[in-house]
Amino acid sequence: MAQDYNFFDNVYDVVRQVPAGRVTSYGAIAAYLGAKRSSRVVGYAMQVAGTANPPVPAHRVVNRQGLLTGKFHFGGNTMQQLLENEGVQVEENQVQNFKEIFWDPAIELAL
DNA sequence: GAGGTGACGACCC
DNA sequence: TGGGTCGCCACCT
Repeated sequence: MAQDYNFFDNVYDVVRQVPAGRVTSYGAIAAYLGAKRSSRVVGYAMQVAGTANPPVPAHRVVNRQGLLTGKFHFGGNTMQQLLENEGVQVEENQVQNFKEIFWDPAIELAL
């Protein structure tokens, strides 16, 4: 009741903290939540992220390889356009300099 | 009500 | 070193 803060909602909270021009991975979020094996759930969360309120910048979330796996779910090249609009270089559906712009919640949100 | 699927990732053989 | 399988939580049929 009150607020069923599930793993799902927790994912949204982390993704919303991802700054523009930076990207993160499903596993990084899952690992930050203490469930790196639940990376799949993170991906599913991104699917419903479009229906979440407030909307979650799912376009900043890519897989471990930096590939825009969810690009097709956005509908066309929307995901790539959004990333490039933020200054992220995308080539062949893959984020360039991925390790450089990689935003790790386990580190950035480390307190 | 139960089973299967899914934007992934890690572990096992 | 590489391929295959399991796991995890939520949503859909």
